[in-house]
Amino acid sequence: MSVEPQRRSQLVEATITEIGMTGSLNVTVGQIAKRAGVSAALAFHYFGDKDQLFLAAMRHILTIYGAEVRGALAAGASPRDRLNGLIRASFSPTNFRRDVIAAWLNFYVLARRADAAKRLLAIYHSRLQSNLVHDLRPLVGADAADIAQRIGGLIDGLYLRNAINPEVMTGKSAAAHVLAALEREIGECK
Amino acid sequence: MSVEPQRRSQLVEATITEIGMTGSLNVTVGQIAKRAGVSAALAFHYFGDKDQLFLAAMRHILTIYGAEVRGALAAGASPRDRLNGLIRASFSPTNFRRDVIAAWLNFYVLARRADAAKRLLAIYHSRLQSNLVHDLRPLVGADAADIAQRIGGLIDGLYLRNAINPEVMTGKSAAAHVLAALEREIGECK
DNA sequence: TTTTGTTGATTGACTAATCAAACAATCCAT
DNA sequence: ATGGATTGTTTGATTAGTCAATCAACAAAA
Repeated sequence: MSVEPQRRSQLVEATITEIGMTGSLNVTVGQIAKRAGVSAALAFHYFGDKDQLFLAAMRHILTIYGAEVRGALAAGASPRDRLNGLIRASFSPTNFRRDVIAAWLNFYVLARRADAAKRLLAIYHSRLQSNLVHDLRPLVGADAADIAQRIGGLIDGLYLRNAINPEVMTGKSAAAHVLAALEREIGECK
Repeated sequence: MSVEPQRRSQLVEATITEIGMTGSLNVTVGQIAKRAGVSAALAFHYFGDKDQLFLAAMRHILTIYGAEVRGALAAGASPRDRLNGLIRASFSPTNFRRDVIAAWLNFYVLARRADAAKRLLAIYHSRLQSNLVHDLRPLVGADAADIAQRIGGLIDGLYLRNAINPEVMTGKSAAAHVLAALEREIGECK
């Protein structure tokens, strides 16, 4: 009956919360550990250093996001349905929480320094791209890749806008905007 | 014959460069001052504290961006021309430099803590929005505001993508993508 | 007893901000 | 012109504080 997984999970959750509070990676391991109800030394014991703790937190966020997306894709019958589900999942309350978005924002910043973060981000990007392309191709053929770039970029951009102004750009309206853009992209406009 | 403006300018440039190097706000005033060829104390003397130095740097970036946009808008004859110019200006080499994008990224992060940064960012957002709406209205009428949200969001999103992967998403291709999205949005798709 | 889990104490490196003083250019009175 | 005061510019040294990371030691369970 090891407590290790529990402690790790506590620390990961605390990391996300703490980043959400300060809005930056400028949180001490001490603050995180305190929130998790353990000592700072334990965080180092389990994760080695601060960066790896952050990365574990992002992996956790990506895992949840990935599971939700897979669920939405599995539930959709047609390509249209699956795209719809994919977009809605991206903006679901779970992934669109204030602190999760703050973590994402700082993840992008970290990705410029830390290679491990860059790799993790690349995985997210290429998965999103291939998910989009997979269901766009039956609808638009060769344009799928380009359209996927734009839809993916729009998702990221609206995330960013929400991070700054959650009242103006809510999760609901962001999803509606992406769906509207998708409409325009796949509408047979000759 | 005061040298103050020159020193301020040196420090602002050095701030942008230094943030571009490390990719984060985690640069010491000492590093910035060293690059500017002055002492750290002088940076404090002129700017008060670190945040204000960074804000001065962002104001500088926004000023240049604003001037370029105004130029592009003035040069365009039709709404279509002006939108085209606005988008191209947003992705011009000046505004799409590696270190400038790094500054933007960290600006978004700072805006969650510092009110002054949040206000500055709000000014950028509302200017972009109103510029877009102004020239979209003649083309699409009541949809202008919504479309402007999407185009603005896409611009921000593609910025973000370039920050991570400048080879895949270049300034040129980002501008092309936004223009393509604009096409789809204003194309009379009946 | 051994293993596993946990911590308090400590350290060494680093940092924002301050301050008194040095330096340089300009001005004014003689 | 000349010397002394004035003002603006710049820095080295210092302060007061923070933080990541380590480690020896303690507690509990097996």
